[in-house]
Amino acid sequence: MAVTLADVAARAQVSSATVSRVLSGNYPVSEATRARVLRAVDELDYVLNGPASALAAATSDLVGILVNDIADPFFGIIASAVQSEIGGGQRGGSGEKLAVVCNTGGSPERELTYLTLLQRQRAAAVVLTGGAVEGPEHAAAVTAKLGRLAAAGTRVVLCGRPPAGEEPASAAVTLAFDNRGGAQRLTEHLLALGHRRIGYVTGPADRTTTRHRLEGHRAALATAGLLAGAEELTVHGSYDRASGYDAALELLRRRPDLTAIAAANDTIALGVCAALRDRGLRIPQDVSVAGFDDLPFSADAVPALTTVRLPLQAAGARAGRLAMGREATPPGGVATIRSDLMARASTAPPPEKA
Amino acid sequence: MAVTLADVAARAQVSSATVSRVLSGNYPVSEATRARVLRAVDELDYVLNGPASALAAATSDLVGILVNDIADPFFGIIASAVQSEIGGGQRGGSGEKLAVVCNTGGSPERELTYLTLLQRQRAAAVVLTGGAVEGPEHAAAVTAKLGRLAAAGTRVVLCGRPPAGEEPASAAVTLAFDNRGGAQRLTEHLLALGHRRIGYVTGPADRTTTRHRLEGHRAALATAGLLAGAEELTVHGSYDRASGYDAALELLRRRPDLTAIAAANDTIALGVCAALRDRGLRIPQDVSVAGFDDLPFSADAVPALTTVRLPLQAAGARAGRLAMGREATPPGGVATIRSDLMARASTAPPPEKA
DNA sequence: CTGTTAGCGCCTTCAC
DNA sequence: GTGAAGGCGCTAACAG
Repeated sequence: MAVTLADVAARAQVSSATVSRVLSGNYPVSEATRARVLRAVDELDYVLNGPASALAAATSDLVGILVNDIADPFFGIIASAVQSEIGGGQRGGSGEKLAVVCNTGGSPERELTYLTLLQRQRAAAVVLTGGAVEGPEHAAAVTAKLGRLAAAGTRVVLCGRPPAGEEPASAAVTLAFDNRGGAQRLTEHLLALGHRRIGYVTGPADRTTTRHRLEGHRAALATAGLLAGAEELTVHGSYDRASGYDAALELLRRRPDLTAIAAANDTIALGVCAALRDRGLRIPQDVSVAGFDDLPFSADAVPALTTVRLPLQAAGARAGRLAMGREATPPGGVATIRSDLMARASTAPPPEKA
Repeated sequence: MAVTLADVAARAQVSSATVSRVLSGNYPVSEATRARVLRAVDELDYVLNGPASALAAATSDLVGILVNDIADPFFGIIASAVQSEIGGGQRGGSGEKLAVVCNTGGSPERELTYLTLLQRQRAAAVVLTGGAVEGPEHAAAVTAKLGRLAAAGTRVVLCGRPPAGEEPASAAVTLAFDNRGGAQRLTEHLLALGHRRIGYVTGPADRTTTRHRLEGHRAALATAGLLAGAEELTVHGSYDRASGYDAALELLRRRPDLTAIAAANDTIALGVCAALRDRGLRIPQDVSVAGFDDLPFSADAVPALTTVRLPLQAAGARAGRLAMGREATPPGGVATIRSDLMARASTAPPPEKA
């Protein structure tokens, strides 16, 4: 039904081996026959059969990018950067890779399923982005799966999640985000402004990102001798706006005298802001608010959101290059991406009366 | 090197055909041998070879979702919905499809490249989301490519773009968005409030979405007899925040007396708001602002953004079902998705002095 | 219900 | 520089 290599060979009056050589380009072929073959390809509108090619060559041009939530710009920005380095459109010739993003929805099972599907396809590389779920058995399953992928020749890159497995030489190259340090600096900023009762709104407790950011926050509190009562001032939810909204109301109920709320990401922070506004509280005069990630909309919020900037675009691009083998592995296989405090208008000293 | 079907067969003491049948599940196998095979699979940690399977069966489990900008929530939301219907994680058994999103960056060449790559892989289905680029030769190329994909058995679904090709019976199932009608109702809303000088900020001129929304806007103006000067009040840019910011300043330069600005999407509208604020203009007291799409952040903006709601989630889900053949094709192969005006706080009557 | 037998379309030694 | 031939791992008829 579809036109095959043999059809092209017949039309160009050469053997199918020659056609294959012309197309893959990594073998000497006379200019004359090359032209003839190319013309036949064009006339017949031939398209390489990927599966057959992958079967024979034992490799494929598929690269998988796993994200927790494709509708969240945090992941969209990273995925976009990864993909721009991988290709799927820049050249017409070789090195053509199909970069493809898979949405796990934050579910461990789906993550594993996608990994298996990618393994089935003999993917050339896999990039896992964002925090991991910390269930002990699941973590082990993922580590094992990644090990098998690596063993089968698939390049594995982690971007924004901590190194997998305990071994010093993990199978995966890792770009870790400095979540702990960033969160700590953010809370220090709040403390320096004079805040003493700081609410904290975060995501699911079983995610590495959640844990690390919370640890940074607590570390800053500990240094200031404010660890007592921290538990009461912490609310877990999911990483979305609605969750931030509800959590802010809950915090206000628990501690009506709080003067600041730090959120584990910008999207939550937006929900917090909305809740405060609905309660008639002014930002930052009555309550200061801070986020994390510095997504594009954060600078545009009213007031502009104080947050911690993560170079998502740059990190994604680097992950892409790593996945393509176009950049050297960092020493020890792990590089940590720095985060920067962006102090803006949503944070200020607490009200005088406090 | 990797463990194959034959290995499993040997261990389970059956033929490889039996193993294949157990795994695909669409053939009667005795419970006893099935269990034996499954155990062998497990013990050997066997993973199906996708390319080999696809080659033999002449189909693959890959479904491609093409988006113009993966970092834009508009596409993220649609892609997420499509993917949730396709799977890649719900069941463990059959019907397992690898839904995969490809970021074209709005480039016609990359779109074509991805289509070819997907064709190579013998994709089960392809979903194209968002507006198309209107270059005549490119449109023809895409239509031709889609025709070939469909001919090869790939299901083609368009979501948020107009039907491809002129033929009544196109190869693709289409879910078109009511961009024209929505834009028209939005501008009518502005006119009803009393605005007479309405700026319009939109995206690249060669996109179908841009054209249809602009046409709707102009249609409303025409009915009100305000078409003269519409050209001067229109600025083209790209579909992002920065573009909206710049365009708003440009409009203010051209017509300092305008009383409203409509944007071709919410992201642009946000940029417009930022520019107006920076110029010391109040929204909506001095200038009304409206967007399009009703993305999640629009309701949270300050003031809440008047916009046109498109049921992105529902449309994406439907596209996913269509791609899986789990929903009947609409009559004529085309369904139009309604849009709804969401009048919120960012629009109000123009200032008295006007 | 299960085994046997052909390929699917391409890549890749190996000869020429 | 080019052709011939075998096999990658799996599925899909056929038999039995």
